[in-house]
Amino acid sequence: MARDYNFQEIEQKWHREWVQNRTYRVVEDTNRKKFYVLNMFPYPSGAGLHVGHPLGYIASDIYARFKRLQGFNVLNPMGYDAYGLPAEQYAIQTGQHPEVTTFANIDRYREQLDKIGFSFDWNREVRTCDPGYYKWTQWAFRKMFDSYFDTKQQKAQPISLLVRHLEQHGTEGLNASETESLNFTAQEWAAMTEQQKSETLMNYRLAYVSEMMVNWCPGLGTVLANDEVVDGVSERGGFPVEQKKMRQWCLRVSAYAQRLLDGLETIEWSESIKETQRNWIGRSEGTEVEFRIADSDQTFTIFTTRADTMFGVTFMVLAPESELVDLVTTDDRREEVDAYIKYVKGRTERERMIDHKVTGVFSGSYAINPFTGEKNPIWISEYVLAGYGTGAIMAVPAHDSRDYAFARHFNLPVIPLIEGADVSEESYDAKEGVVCNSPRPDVKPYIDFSLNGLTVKEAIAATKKYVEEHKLGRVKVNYRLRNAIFSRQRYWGEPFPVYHKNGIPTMVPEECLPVLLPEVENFKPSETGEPPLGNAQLWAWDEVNRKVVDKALIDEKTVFPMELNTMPGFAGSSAYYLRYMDPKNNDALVSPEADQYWQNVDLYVGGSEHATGHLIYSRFWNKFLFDLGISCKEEPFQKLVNQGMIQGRSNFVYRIQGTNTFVSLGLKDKYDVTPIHVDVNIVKNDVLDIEAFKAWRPEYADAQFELEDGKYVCGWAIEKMSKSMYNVVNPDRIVEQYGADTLRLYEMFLGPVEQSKPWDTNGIDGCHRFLKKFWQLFWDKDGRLQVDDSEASAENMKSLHKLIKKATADIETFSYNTTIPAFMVATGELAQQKCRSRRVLEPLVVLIAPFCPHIAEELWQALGHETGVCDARWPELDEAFLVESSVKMPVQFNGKVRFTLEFPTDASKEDIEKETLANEQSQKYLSGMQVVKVVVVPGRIINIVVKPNN
RNA sequence: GCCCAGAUGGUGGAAUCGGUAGACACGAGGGACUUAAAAUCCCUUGGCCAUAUCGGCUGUACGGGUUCGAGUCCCGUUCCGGGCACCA
Repeated sequence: MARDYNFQEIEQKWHREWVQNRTYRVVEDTNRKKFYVLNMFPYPSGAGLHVGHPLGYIASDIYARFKRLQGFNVLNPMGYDAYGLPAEQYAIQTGQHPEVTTFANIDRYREQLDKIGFSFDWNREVRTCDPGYYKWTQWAFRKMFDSYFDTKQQKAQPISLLVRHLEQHGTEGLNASETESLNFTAQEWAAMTEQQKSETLMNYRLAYVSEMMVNWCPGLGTVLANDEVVDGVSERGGFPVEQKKMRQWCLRVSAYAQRLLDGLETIEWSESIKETQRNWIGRSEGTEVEFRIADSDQTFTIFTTRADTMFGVTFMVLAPESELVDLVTTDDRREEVDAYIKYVKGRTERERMIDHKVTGVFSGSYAINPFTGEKNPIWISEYVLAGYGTGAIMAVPAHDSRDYAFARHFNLPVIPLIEGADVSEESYDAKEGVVCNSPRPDVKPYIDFSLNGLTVKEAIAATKKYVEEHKLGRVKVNYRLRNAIFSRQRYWGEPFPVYHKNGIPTMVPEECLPVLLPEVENFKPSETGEPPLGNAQLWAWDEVNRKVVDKALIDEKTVFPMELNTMPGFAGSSAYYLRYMDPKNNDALVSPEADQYWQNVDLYVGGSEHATGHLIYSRFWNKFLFDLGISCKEEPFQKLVNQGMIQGRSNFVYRIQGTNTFVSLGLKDKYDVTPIHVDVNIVKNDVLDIEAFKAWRPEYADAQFELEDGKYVCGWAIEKMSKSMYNVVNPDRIVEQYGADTLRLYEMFLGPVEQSKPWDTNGIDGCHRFLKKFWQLFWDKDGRLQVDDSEASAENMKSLHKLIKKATADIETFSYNTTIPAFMVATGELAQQKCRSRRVLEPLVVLIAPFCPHIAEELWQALGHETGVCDARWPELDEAFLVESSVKMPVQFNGKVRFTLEFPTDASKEDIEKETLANEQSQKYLSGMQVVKVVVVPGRIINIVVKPNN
C-alpha cells in the first residue's frame, strides 16, 4: 500500500506537538544573534479571517523560520489591537459589552491562526485593551505631558527644565516647540496664577490640551485625526466631518517633523511609503517677510518659498480666520468684509475642498512692500489657509496659478519677472529661468538691490540673504505635518490618567497606573460631544487615598472629576513592538536588558494603508521613548515590507431579464441578461454547481439553465473581498480541503508579496499536487521510507545545490513566488533521478520547512531525528556542485548551449570560436553534437547552437 | 496639477549584473490507463509563415536613442494603480 499524503493527520499531530513541546517559545540568549520579525497586529473584527489576512503573516513566518534555521534567535510575536470603533458600534447595537465581543473575536482569530501553523510565541501575546498593557500607554502619555521639545538640541526634555527657564528668563532665549509664539518675562511668569501657568505650559508640553479647530464627526460622535479623514468624510463609516472648535488633547508630533524626515534616510522602506511620509510631513524651505501696514505702525508677516518674486507682488491676501482681518478692515469696508467672513464660515471643509471658487474681498488697507516701497492692497480670501505658514501671503500672480486666478477675477495687475515668460493666458509657476523686472527698469529703485540676470535659484538665495541682513524677516522652514488630536469621545479605548483639579488638568501619579476603564450603563456617544465616560459612576479621583472613587464624592478639596475622553486607536499600537520584548514586566514598559537585546524590529510586515497613520505615530512615539532612554533605537522598524491586498474574484450567473432562466457565460450576449453574484464556494474553475446553487437560493429552485458543453460557465470579476459580493474565501475551508501547507505555499505562489492580487482558487491544485509529489519522493510504493545512506550522484547534488542557492537568495529578498517553482523543478529532477540519498533528501526537508512546516516535521521525524526540524541547520551552499552549470545544457533546450567564458578583449571572433570549441569543458557537452551556429561577441562567447550528429 | 510605482502569452507571473524572452503554475487541446469517474502519467500550447520534419519571420504598452547585444539603460508619449493637493 502506497503511503498517501494525509495532510489532516499530519497537521493536527504537529499542532499538538508544538504546543506540548513549547517549540516556538523564545528567550533572550546573549550568545545568539537576535532577529525580530513583526506583523502589524490585527484588529479582531467580527467577520473573522479571510484568505487575505494571513498573507503577510505567512510571508513573515517563512522569513522567521528561515532565520531560525540560519541560527538566529528569532522573536516572532503576535497580539491584538483590541480597542476600536467597530466593537463599540456593535456594543451600542446589541448592548453587549465590547470586551465580551472583542474577546470572542480574539478566540475565533486564534483558532483560525492556529490552523495555519505559525511559529508565533503566544507566550508573548499582547492585547491593547489589557490593563497590564495599557498601563504603559498611559505611562507614555504621562511622560509626554511632562516633556517639551528642545528645538536646539532637537530632543524631548523634562518640562521642569522649561519651568526653570521661565522662572529665570521668561521666554527670552527659549528654544521650545510651541503652539503659538508667546513673549513674557520672568516677572510676568511669577505673577501668573496656577491656572495661568498651567495654560501657559500647555503651549509647550508634548501632550497638551488646547482649544482648537478639530475634525468633528457627528455621525461617529467623536473628533478624528487628520489621517482618519478622507475627502471630508470619516475613514470609518464615511460620515461627514465638520470643523469645530473644541478643547482637546493633542500630541506635539510636529516637533519631531525634521527627525521624522531625516529618519527616513536610515530605514529600508519602499520608496513610495517614504515618499508618502515626506509628503505628509511636507517640509518647505522659505522666507518670512514683514510687511508694514500703510498709515499704521502695525506689521504682519507672510511666508513664501519664492523670495525671488518680491518685485512681482501686486496684492496681499489674508486667511479669513486671521486675527489681522479685524485690524486691516477699514470702516467703509467693514460691512462687506463681515458678509464675506460669514459666507466663508458657512462653507464646510468639504465644500472648500471640492470646488475652488475664486472669492474674496478687499479690506480697505494697503501693505508696503519693503523691496519696492509700493502700496499693495490687502485682500481677504478663503484660498489662503489659516493653519499654514502665517495665514498671510504676498500674491505674485505672474508666477503662482492661484494668485493668477485671483488677479484675473478681480482685475489686479500681473507683473512677469522671468525673461520670456508668457503670462497672458496663465501663470508661469516653474522655478526656472532668468529673473528680470526686479526691479523694473522703468521704475526708480526703492532700495539698492537687484535680482535681474540671476537664475531663480540664485535669486531666492540672494533675497534670503538680504532679508536676514536687513532684518526684514527670517529664513524659515515650514512643515505641513500637524499635531495629532489625541482624544476621542468614545468608550472603548484607553482612559486618560488625568483628573481636573479646579480646572487644571492633573496627572494621576505614576505609581497609581493603570487607571482602569470604568463600567458604564450606556456606551453611546452623543452628537454634542459629551463622552460616554460621563455615564460612569465610579469616575472621580481621590487625591488623599490616591484612587478612583464614586463621583458622588467629588468635593472642592481632594476629590476631582476624571477626564472623560479616551485615547484614539493609534495610542495602543504606537509602542506595542517594544512590549513584545518584555510583555509581562510590571515595572517597566520594557526592561533595558530586553531592549538592548532585541533593539528594534528587523522586519516589519503590514499594509501600506498605515503610511500616514500608525507608521508616523509609532515612529514619533518611539523617537520620544528614545529621547527618554527607554528605546535604544531611534527608528522602530528597520525594514518594512508592505504586503498587497488579496482581492476577491467574484463569480456571476446571468439571468435572462424577466424570466427564471440562466444562461452560461458564452451565450449571454444573445439575450438581455442581469448578472447576479453567486457564492464562489459553489463554483469550481468557473463551472457552477447547479444543485448547490438551487439549494443556496431557494427562490431559483425551479430555474432553467442553458448550458454550453454540458456545463454552466460563470462570468467573473475582480472586486474587493467582501460578504456582499459572495466572494469571501475562508482559510479554514482551504485548510480542510488541501491542508495548511498547501494554503501557505499557494498564498506565496500567487505572486509577489508586495503586490495586490486576486484570490484565484483555480490554481491551488497545482500546489497541492506538488506537495504530493514531494511526499512521494520519500516513500516507496509499499509505504516504506525509501531514503538510504547511498552516495548522492553529482546530478543529485547539483539539483540540491541549485535549489539551496535559489531558495537562500529568494527568501532573503521575499521573492517567494519564484522559490516555489525552484522547489517544483528540483523535486521533479530528483524524482526522475530516482534519488534516495539521505545526503540530498535530508537538506531538502530543511529547505521546505519555512514554507511547509508540517510536512517537513513529519518527514524529519520519519528520517529519525529526535528534535524538530526548526532546530535543524539551513543547508550550506557548496558552489563546487554548481561549477558545471556555468556551461548550461538543459535537457529540453532545443539543442542550444549557453557559455560564458572569458577571453582577452583583443581576441578575434575566429580565435574565440576556435578556442571555445577546443575547450575541455565545452568538449564534454559538444561531443556527439554537430555545431550549427556560434554567436560570439568580443570578450565572450554566448550561444552555441548544436544538433545531434546523426 | 505635483510626487511615487508600474505595463511581458488566454490567466497569475519568471528572466536577480544589459547576454539573445515567456521559468513555474493555472487554463485550453490531444493522448495513455480505466466499464466509467476521480486520481495519475505523457505530449502540445506567444503570434504569423512553413515542405508543419529541418526551419524562417515577428514579438515584452507606443515612438525614438545608446549598445556587438535592450523586457532590463536614456529621452518622449499613452494607459493603469497609489499618495499629496488652494500648503504660497
